[in-house]
Amino acid sequence: MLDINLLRNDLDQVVARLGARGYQFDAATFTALESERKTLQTRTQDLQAQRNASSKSIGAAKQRGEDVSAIMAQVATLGDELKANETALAALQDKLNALLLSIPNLPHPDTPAGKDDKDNVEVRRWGTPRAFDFDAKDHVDVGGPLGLDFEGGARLSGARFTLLRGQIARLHRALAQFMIDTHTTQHGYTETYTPYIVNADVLFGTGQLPKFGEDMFKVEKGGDENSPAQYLISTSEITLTNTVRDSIIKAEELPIKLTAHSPCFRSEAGSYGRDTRGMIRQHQFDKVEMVRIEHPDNSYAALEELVGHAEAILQKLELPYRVVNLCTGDMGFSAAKTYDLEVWLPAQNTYREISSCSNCEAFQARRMQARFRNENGKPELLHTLNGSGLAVGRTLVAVLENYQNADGSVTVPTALRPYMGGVEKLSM
RNA sequence: GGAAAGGUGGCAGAGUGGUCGAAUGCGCUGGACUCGAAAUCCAGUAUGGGGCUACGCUUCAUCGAGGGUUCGAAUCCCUCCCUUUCCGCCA
Repeated sequence: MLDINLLRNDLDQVVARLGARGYQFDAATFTALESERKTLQTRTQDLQAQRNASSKSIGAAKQRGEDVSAIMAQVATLGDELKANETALAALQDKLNALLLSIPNLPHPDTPAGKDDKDNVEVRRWGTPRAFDFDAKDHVDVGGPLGLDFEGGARLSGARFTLLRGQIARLHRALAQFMIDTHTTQHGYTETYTPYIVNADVLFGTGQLPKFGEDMFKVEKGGDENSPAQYLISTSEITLTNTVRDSIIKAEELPIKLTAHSPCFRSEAGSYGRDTRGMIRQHQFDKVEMVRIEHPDNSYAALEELVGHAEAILQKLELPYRVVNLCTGDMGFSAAKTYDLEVWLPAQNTYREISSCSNCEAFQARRMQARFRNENGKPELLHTLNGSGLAVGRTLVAVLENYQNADGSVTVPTALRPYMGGVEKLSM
């Protein structure tokens, strides 16, 4: 959520910056609602003040044993207008709030202007894609004989679900363990285990609601027709970031650095036909997530550090990748600045997204009322950051493709061997 | 699943229709005393909004959440959520 005062005082600038990310903000509607709000609120509060004052004097008079019928009659005339005003004001504020909640974050000045992923700017590359002396297969063909079972997943749950068996399942688990251990022991993050089902207001906090409900899986509690809607998390960014909702953190407790390994559930509405082959795009996938709760002065330094922590995983796995700075048009709703990490996939002969690291500045914090006490003792909004470190399913894909051998076996990256009981190679 | 008790400021804990945003204690901040500290004393100490002739004045809301009764609700009524204890069940 944007600061409403910024909209009040500098509307033109907001419209321009939102336009840069392809969002047409209806300034006229906002201005009209805002001026109506001001009139209504002033009048309502005025009436409330009158009522409060009268009620107080009724109490005082009664205690003195005086007759109160005159004041009572006077207050009675307020009632209808007050009630009408209160109702109208509440409706208007709901409207304004809904409008405010639907506006994406303002892009940071460093964010390159652009329309879609073609306008993203490459920042750096690491590693050299391996030269194969045989025809490199994709992960579906490499993994199939080793325990990657798409038919099995589909039989249980439909398209975009995968069943892992045997050594592939173990490799998948090894990857997650390796990632989370690296972040906790080398990067200073606190391991966290969170719920996978959350209440709607939590999703408002991180920005999935109200606009992106169709991307989520909704769940129902059995035996309770009237239970409020709950959702499966689409990333543990949701739960990790919301750990500080409705709170005021002591400045000396910052930064808070959290990591979690969790499944992520995404409906993938609107991506019909995209990445249908293999496990690139799944309804359920595992991810190790990093979240940082930061002092505003430090959040951009923290973003660079966070990207480095995600890169460290790829480097230890010796997987070639590049870092791109997302353009305004390609960034997520809550982000002010985002770096994507893209890993080399030989079969596709291209780099594919495997991590996304964003600084949301105060955008989520304002929605969550997540604050810290600043130098003047006043509550101030925190900055929140999140980054994948990494998407486990896609990392598995990258390992299978980059480490495949001509005989159909797959070499286990050195860093993973301690998590694989010393196994050096997956083979039939 | 059965039974009971609760949810009030950073914490503990009063308050059961009126001057209560809320006693008191602890904590915290500033000051006094002191060579310094402790003790003691004095003062201050919630959050989110709004208005303005704006570093201050003023106003509204908030006592788990949402409704309701009333001129007036922390206090009464309804619904929901959560916590604790006992029994049962369960991983």
